[in-house]
Amino acid sequence: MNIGNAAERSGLPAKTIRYYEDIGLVRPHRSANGYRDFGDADLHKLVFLARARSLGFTIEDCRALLALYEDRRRTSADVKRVAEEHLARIDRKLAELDSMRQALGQLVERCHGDDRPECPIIDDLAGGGPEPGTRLA
Amino acid sequence: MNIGNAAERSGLPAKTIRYYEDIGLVRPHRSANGYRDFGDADLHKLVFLARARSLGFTIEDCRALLALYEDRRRTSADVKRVAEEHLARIDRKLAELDSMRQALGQLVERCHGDDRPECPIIDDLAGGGPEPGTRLA
DNA sequence: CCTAGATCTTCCAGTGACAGGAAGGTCAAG
DNA sequence: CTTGACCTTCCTGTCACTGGAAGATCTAGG
Repeated sequence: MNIGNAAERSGLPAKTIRYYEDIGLVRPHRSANGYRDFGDADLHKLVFLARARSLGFTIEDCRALLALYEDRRRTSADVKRVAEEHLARIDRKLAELDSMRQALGQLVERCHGDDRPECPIIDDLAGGGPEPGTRLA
Repeated sequence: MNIGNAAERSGLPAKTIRYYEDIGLVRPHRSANGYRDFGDADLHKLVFLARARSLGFTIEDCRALLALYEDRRRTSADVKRVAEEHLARIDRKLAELDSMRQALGQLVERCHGDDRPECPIIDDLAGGGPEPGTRLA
């Protein structure tokens, strides 16, 4: 099947599929006219990639996971290790975002959001120091 | 002060400070020898930027916030709007990451992580379909 | 047979926010 | 006078694409 069809069925943009070929994640055949020709195995890989990417795995993770996917002698421990490392990354990112959310949320709550210039958000960003726009007297 | 000093005091790498000058966020003077020379106002801006970036604001947000920081006639409503938009972005990202965490966490829980090839993680990624490495009979 | 439009191809550039490193100028200490 | 720390600019690479140009090919309709 052509790339447009493969894109539709896998849910990946054609551009992305070409990119995945560029970096060696899929290797579709070529038809006589030079068009890419995706077989069932290629399509499975694309679906696999789409799902893995939607779970936030990096491209290199995907490469490793695809290799495990195709390795009859893989162990589930190998797969689990990759997934757990990713899970740890996700947890770190969640913690970071959550702490941002906390800090920013408090600032936003404390800001009146009116037509006056006084603003706890700006004050926090400025490190509590004097602002250039603040007349002290 | 020189860039190394400014870096130390602001907590930003010198590379980053040069980048911020490139894109017009700070405009330090130059000494006779061509070295950047950061004044107090420049340093305040760098601290401001470091804090804003640590809260996850984009560079363009930072540009807007810096402009508000320096505008005596700003309103806190202007600042709050920028912050609230960012807060919404954070919340979207948190929701996305959380759903990834949920899905991946369940898969990891269900994976035995032993020396056998059967793996619910791979099965999920493959869309529940047959894997190339699976002998059906 | 011809044409219009959809689809395909390759290649180049840009994104965000820097980081790494090369090549070279400057400065302070001994 | 030399060593080493610091500064300068410039170029490349990161990650995972996305957009667009220029051109080939296919398909349907007249």
